Amino acid sequence: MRNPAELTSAFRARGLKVTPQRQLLFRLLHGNTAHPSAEALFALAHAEMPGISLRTVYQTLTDLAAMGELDSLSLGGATRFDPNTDPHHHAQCSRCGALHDVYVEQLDCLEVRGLDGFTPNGATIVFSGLCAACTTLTHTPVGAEAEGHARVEQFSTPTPKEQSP
Amino acid sequence: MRNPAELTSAFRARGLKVTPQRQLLFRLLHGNTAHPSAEALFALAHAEMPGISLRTVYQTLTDLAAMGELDSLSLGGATRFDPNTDPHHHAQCSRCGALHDVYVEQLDCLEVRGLDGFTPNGATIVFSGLCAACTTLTHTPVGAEAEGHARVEQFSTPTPKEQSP
DNA sequence: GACCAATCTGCACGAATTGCAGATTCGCAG
DNA sequence: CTGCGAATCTGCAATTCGTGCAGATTGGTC
Repeated sequence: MRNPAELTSAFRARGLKVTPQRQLLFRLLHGNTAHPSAEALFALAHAEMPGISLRTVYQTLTDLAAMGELDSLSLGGATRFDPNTDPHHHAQCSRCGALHDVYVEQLDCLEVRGLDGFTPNGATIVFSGLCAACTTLTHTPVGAEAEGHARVEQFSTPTPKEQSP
Repeated sequence: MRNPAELTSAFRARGLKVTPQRQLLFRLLHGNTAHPSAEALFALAHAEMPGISLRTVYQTLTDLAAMGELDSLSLGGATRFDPNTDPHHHAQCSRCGALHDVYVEQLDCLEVRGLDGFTPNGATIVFSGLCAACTTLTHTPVGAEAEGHARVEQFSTPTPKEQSP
């Protein structure tokens, strides 16, 4: 999403008002890579503005999402919001639930079967596994696979079996 | 998931009992490609067995999922269940919400950046767009892209922009 | 046929949102 | 700077989707 100043203009341009509550939320969201839930964001906001209402946080998040300044992610549990609106995907730690942005390339090399008639318009990829912190906590420390690229090996897709007898 | 008879054995083998309610649900789920929610399945079950409880449907779905006979999908709204446990992915109609199974191949050609330290263990892909029915309803009838393969063109991933000023 | 654990059903409870209504406040016009 | 009306804010009720519980039943083995 854009920075607080730009959002201020964008809101006014839409006839929406810019309140202290919204400015605070703009600031808390901008550059936030934690993919907070409404409750989590409320906790942050409440620390700085004790009077703010959870309802207001929900409202503002909804507004921002409607303006395309925020992506919302429904991954089970509370909806999480992502100020990063560049085309990207996510990796979620199955142990601690943390979400990380990942950038997937060569998407057009995928072969998709079974769409018959379905007109795709976008795709969302969510990797699940263990985040760096949980990996070291759970197993013996890992060292390889440092920076740069990584490939997804498993999960090739075999021919579908018949399902109804 | 396996057929009702096999599930019956599997349940008994686990010390779980096979009740009429469960048998009905086994039957309603087997070969079901509608990806029903608990409520939807309950509606089907209730039609045949008016006394069945929604609580029992939830319970049985949970059991089946725990046994790996069912995949559960959290895509916003109610959790939906998929008796197809082959490795596959989904396409969801953004208009009517219908879910379809799709088979994605060449997954290992994807390049993923930004994992730093995250150890992926699986990936879930959800295509969104319009299903065949909604496509014809919304636009002028489409004809091409009949059977076989299809490629996802859009949504290549550019270099991530910096986000914090 | 009996017995005991596993179930079933109905209901209360909990989490995550959304709907409402009255009190406030932003932002433009004078 | 003041006024006004629409947009907001806040608190609370209401909803949706599940889960926890407890008492009445029932499956499956001896």
